[in-house]
Amino acid sequence: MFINLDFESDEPIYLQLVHQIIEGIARRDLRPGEALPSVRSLASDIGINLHTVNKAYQHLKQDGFILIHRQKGVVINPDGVPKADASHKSQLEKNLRPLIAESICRDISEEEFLMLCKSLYKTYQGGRS
Amino acid sequence: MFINLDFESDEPIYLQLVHQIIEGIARRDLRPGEALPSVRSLASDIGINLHTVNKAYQHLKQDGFILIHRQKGVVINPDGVPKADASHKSQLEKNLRPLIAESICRDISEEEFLMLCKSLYKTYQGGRS
Amino acid sequence: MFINLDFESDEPIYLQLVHQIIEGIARRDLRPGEALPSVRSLASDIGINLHTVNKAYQHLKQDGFILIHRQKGVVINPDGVPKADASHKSQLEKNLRPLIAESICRDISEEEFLMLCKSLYKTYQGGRS
Amino acid sequence: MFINLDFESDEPIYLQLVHQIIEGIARRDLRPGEALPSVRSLASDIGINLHTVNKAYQHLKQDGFILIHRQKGVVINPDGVPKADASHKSQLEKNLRPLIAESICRDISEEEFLMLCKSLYKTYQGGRS
DNA sequence: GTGGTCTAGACCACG
DNA sequence: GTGGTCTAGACCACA
Repeated sequence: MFINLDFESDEPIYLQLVHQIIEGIARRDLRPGEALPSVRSLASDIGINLHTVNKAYQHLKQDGFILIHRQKGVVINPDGVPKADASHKSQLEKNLRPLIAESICRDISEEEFLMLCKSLYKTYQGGRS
Repeated sequence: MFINLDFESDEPIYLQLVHQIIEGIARRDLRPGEALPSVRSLASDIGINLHTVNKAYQHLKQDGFILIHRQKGVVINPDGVPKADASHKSQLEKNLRPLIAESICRDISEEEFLMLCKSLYKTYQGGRS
Repeated sequence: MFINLDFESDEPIYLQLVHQIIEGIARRDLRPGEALPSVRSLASDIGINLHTVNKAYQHLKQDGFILIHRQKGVVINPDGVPKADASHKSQLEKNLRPLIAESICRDISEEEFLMLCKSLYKTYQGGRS
Repeated sequence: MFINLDFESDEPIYLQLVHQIIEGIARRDLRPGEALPSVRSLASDIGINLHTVNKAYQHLKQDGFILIHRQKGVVINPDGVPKADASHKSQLEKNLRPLIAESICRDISEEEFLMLCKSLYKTYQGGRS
């Protein structure tokens, strides 16, 4: 588990954690059923408060990425992450919209934008789909 | 100018304003040199605080989307928006990364993702770039 | 707003809060669109920590009972609470099951149980449905 | 005895055990005087800690569902479960109250709720009371 | 040991 | 003023 936080960022720490764990899952670095560190150990590892880690975990649990197993502790959802439904897709579009609008204003061509997306997809899918 | 705010969104109002104005520029609905309403009038039009509109305008000015003249008022940057440089692009990648990671986890294929991007590009470029 | 907490109960305070607010909504004591007290004021009113109130509010928000309006603060969901779907109903059954099993063991007849439910329904629906 | 635990549930394992044994008694699957497995054997059977089984048994004993003899081992109370008294009934009401309040908010009609209760009663009373 | 709850006090972003 | 975030330290229930 490589967690790299930027304490200067305006992105809250717990969200950075959430995103990095999701990226770990996407990269298949974290496999379904795999255990995550306990809130306390992860917190002390990366030098933040356990409540901050807990908040990240609760978010991930809420979104189906992980679950709290009473014996194994925190584990990546063994059934895989729930597929995107309509609301996820509209959320995705909502998030994408301002990025694309600004890209257009700044003269980033559709081709360049798509290439960037493709290369990011590749980043995660080195380890098969 | 059609401004549509969602007061129940997680996205701060001033950022919603910023994004919608940028989208207006991308859509060429707002043309370089075109005037924007004054802080006061826009604020009262959409029923929000002066400070909020001002904050949005300051952000847009900071990023080169608009100019604020003491006399002429607020106008869309007549020289167009500064092109993306390396830092913009790395910022774009940073924003895109978690969206793509989550999409992969949720089984949104690269094809589907790219189609979404393309359709958004089309949304803005009905009026040619 | 009448909040009555039992600090001796084994039910967590934030859950007692959640339940009492839901009961307030069911009783139509709290109407859609109506504002709830801020976390700080409610917390000091009932003598608990603001984080505890916040946790209750976050739960209620998550479940669609309330929403955080950027101008009005915390308000009862003006569109009403989302209707029960299959998962809510199976959750309800799961919660009901042990209550009914124990009632059977303790010789509470089906008639008596149903009467209790009916009287509780009446408790809430004095103010029309 | 069919014990089915969900280690990912919010409900503590010992309580799941308690509830399932109570359901077994309600269903008359477990008859008064019938023996239950020893703490050790049940624990190893379902792969949980001794303490957890013990805690469940202590709860059941406390509530009069079972007796724990030093020699005969654990048996379902041969005299049947003590009938509900006023405190049990007020407890039942207290548990039912939030379920009904939420049901009302979520537009589950009294009829639908009562039907659910009836069908649950039937589930247990296939073997007559 | 784990996660869950609660408290207390701090700073910041927002409007 | 609001809610959001983060910290710190405490106790308890669970396994």
